Amino acid sequence: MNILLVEDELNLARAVKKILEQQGYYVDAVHDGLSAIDYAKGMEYQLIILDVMLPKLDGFEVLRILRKDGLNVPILMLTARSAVADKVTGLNSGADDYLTKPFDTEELLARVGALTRRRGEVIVEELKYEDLSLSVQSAVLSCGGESVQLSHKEFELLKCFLYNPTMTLTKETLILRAWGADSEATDNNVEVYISFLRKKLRYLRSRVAIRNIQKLGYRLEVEPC
Amino acid sequence: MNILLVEDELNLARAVKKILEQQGYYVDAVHDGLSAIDYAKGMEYQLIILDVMLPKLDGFEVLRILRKDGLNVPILMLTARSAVADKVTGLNSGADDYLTKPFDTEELLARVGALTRRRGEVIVEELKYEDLSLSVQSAVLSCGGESVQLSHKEFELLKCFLYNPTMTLTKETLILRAWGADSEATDNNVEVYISFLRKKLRYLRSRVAIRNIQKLGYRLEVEPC
DNA sequence: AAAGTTTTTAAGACTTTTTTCAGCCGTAGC
DNA sequence: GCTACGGCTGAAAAAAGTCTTAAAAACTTT
Repeated sequence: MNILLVEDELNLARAVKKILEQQGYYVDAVHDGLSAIDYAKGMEYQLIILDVMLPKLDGFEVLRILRKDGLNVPILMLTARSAVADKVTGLNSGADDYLTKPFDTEELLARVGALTRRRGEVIVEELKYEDLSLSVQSAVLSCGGESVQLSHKEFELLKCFLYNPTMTLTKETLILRAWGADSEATDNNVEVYISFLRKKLRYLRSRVAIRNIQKLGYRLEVEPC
Repeated sequence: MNILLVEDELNLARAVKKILEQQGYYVDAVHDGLSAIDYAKGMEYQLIILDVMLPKLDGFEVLRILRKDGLNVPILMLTARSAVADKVTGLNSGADDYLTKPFDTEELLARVGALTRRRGEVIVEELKYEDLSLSVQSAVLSCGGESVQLSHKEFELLKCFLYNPTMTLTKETLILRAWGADSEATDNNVEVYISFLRKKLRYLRSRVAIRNIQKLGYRLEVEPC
């Protein structure tokens, strides 16, 4: 179970790292926002613990960038300020929980436990939107009684949409997320896969469709009944 | 939030512009020092991103002239050279920050964020004016309960108005902004698109209208209730 | 190594956006 | 009231962007 800890106060970072490691977690600790993003994108974490006050790029920025990129790792925000405003900002930007400093060991462990258990190996996570449900584990997409198996690329692509169901995603963004930064995939690759996905959505008779807005990108759209 | 991007490498300029626009900034890109000065003086920007190596007038010159003129917009200098000497020259002439090429997206956004936030404004995802609201993300224009999808050009054009809702914009300016500097668009192109936009505003029953002032240009106007 | 699957490439059909054009309308100046 | 110029708008033509399909290439599995 991997945790990314982003905290610039070195003493606190060291202490938290130690506590978590004692519980059997594998912990990477970084101390600024930019590194946080590098790490978060470079490897799979099951939880990110994110301080708000950070050099280079603050916690909210990091959060926003990661979510915008389609990463849905649980994120636990940490802050010295106990202001409610911060809490709201954090949760709105897609944080999963919020812990104010100072906190004690038990409390931290409780929160970490709650967030990591949530995606425990046994529980199947389902990404849902309208009548669709995508099993993150098996890449099976269901709607009503029917279901189909998605291929890996179809799965990656559809996840981008299901993570931010109201966003319009450019082909560029989709290439980045589904093919990776240094791929040579072209717009046509995206088009082909969108076509594959549409065929499956049609087969499932879902009310959700993928709509194209020329030059801008794709977005989910729900057909009226 | 308006940004002026001064960069002569067209590919880089295009890429950066796109990145910033995706974040919801409004970006004008110019490719030489003289135009940079024209633009900087002609409209309000909250940030200028300035390449050092430029045709006609180099970045330092531009910087010096603008500062001498009393412009105190934050300026982010960009350069291929990583020489410390440049950095010192830049900061001494009044640059606010300094980024060496090549840089990655995150780093650029972090710096831009830092410099634009400094003046307390938050990035707008929705451009609002009177009863209108335009989503910068999806190019959807709404008013009351209704909304319509704008095409790319309609979107570019309407943004010009919503960014400076009190200005009268000449056709020339609009061509520059929506079609780009080296396009062959005629006045009639603008007229046609204004007509498209008006049709959509009418459909939305907005109180905002686009008014023409002969020989001068177009301006937003709010109908009395 | 064969069979099956997934991914990439490519080409033509199709759709939407953009441009062009022509005729009409309205205001300003006579 | 007439003329001239700038502006408006609908429709057709052109261009750009997207969709779909089929076949080739790259992997996987057996």
